[in-house]
Amino acid sequence: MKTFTEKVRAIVAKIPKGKSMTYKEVATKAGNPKAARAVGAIMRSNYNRDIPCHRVVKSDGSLGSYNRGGTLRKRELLKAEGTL
DNA sequence: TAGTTGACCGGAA
DNA sequence: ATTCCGGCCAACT
Repeated sequence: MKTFTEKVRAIVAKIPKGKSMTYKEVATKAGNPKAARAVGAIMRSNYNRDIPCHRVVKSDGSLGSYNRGGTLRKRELLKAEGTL
């Protein structure tokens, strides 16, 4: 049983190409359905190349936010991968 | 140890 | 449909 952060990182890293998960989904699979906020905070502090955080979106259907460009950058990344 | 912050969610006005 | 408010969790100071 690892920490919440490790679980979240592993789950996000397991997101297949062309697919997207919501922060809530990741939080739920990580063990805390209500930790969607924490997931975002973790991504913000732990965004690596092994962790496609841009594939993680909000439950409302919006993309959410992202580093270096925010939502706009995220949208471009998703479109470039085929997740869109 | 306690307080503040934030890439969120859901319900209400 | 949009805007406001409260709540939950982990990380940072």
